[in-house]
Amino acid sequence: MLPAKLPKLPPAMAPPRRPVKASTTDPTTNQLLAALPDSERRRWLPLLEAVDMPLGQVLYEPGVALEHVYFPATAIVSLLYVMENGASAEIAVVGNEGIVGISLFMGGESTPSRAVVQSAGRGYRLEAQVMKDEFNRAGPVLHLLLRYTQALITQMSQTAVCNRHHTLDQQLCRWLLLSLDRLQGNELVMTQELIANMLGVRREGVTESALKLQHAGLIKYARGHISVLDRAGLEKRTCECYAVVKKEYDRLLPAASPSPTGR
Amino acid sequence: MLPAKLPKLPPAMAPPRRPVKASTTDPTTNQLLAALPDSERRRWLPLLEAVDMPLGQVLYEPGVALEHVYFPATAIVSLLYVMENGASAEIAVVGNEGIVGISLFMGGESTPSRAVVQSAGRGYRLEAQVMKDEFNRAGPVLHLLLRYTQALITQMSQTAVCNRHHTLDQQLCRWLLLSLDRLQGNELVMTQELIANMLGVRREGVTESALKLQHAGLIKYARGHISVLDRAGLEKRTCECYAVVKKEYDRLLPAASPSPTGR
DNA sequence: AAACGACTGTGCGTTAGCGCACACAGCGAT
DNA sequence: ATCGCTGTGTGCGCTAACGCACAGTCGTTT
Repeated sequence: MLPAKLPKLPPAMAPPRRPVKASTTDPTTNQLLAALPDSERRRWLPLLEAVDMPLGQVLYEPGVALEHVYFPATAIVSLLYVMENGASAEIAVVGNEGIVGISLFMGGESTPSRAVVQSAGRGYRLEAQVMKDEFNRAGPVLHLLLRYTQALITQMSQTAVCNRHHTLDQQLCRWLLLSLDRLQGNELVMTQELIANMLGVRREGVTESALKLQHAGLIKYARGHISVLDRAGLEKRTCECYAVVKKEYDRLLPAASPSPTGR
Repeated sequence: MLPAKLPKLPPAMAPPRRPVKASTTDPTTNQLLAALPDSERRRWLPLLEAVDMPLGQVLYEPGVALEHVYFPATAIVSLLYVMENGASAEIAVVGNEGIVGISLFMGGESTPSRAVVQSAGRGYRLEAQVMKDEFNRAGPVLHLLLRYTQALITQMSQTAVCNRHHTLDQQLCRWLLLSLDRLQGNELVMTQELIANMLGVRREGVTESALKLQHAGLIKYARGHISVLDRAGLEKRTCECYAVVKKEYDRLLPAASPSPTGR
């Protein structure tokens, strides 16, 4: 909270630069791509580039114009703001239900926040100009992307509310659930240190809260691997924020709702 | 923070229903309207309805489809989320630089949040269907509104960050500055109770912080009237969040930046 | 002139989360 | 087999903000 403080972030997040080509997974693993009308999807397929998205990779930096938009397939991306003193806070999270780089079609080309791969995986990307051209056809793509953007706005708003009113315990549950919804399986590879950076809290605080969850038998973890044992239990402990966001994603993107586990 | 708690909100905010017709002020007091190309503005003028926006008026409720979008001229509107237990938090604020009701053209028709007039004044509104039709012409109006929306997103994101990391003192300064930018003059009509609801904190906390500012000679207030005496002083005390948001509005909406006082 | 209500000030004890310091455990590399 | 690093557990004093209770103060109403 003091101005002159130690940097909290990048403990070991040195980002490998250029994404590596990859070729497994199906583009329609991304629910936005899956929700495209056939004609659009056919046009897009040759333009999409499959990429690996390793942990810690930075997809865009504050104030820097985007070169691509990303459609995560199995990866998860955090939008986070890093303060002058190095402390950080997650604004929203994007997985296979969404797209990273909305400022491109919103018209700003950049944002004050940063996008970092929070959970390694694969995804697809589209060149900036191509994305803009597709968007400006003003057809179904535009409307789909704008609906997604509204869902994202809801998530951001709820993050603000949650940061204001809810306990770390509740927020951790919310965060785990949001991540879980964007993953296949029930294990996430994630150290408590990283979670702390996302939530904008102390690592020790996460340790404490996570211990409670573990003792309650809801999760199990060891050295950066967290298994969720009792999803319903997490939902019971979290605040209303999770449900609000989930419901809004389901409402706005019926075809593209996150979570393979479904509603 | 406990589930069963007393409602914090509506102390006396019972909203007068239908807005009253009014006829002073110029539509171009609203910077978005002012930024329209001539041809669009000429088309819009007969469609715009001037309305009074009294304190506490609710422009939309969570989950309810909008009937109009509003362009504040001299009023200020808060977008806020009210929790199940009655506690609340402001997500963003909209003044003469913006528009209330983005979910209409974003495609969701409603949001989980609520819009309340925070500072009485005048504004203009457009019928929902008209707004949608104009937006779907996919011309300059669309791009202008999307750029505004991105600015709004920045404000929401920064609210989340600010709620996480900054002290009440800093947040109060930020809030005063954001409000000031959206008003003419340097006085705002606003009780500490209301400010507390917006910031999602205790009224007593606001009293304390406001006292500090008053003792420092930055503001002066009495029974719901706050005069800002030293704007620069507030800027010195606030967190980086204010500047980040301001800069982003200026960047994205050069013609429609808030604050007659300028950048 | 009195009464009331809205607004602001103040003083508790309590608590969630912070910053710091350090101990320990598991895994990989030499 | 040992070193060393990364991750996790724990203790302790500190502070911002909370919830509650109540005392003034100013305007408006009757």
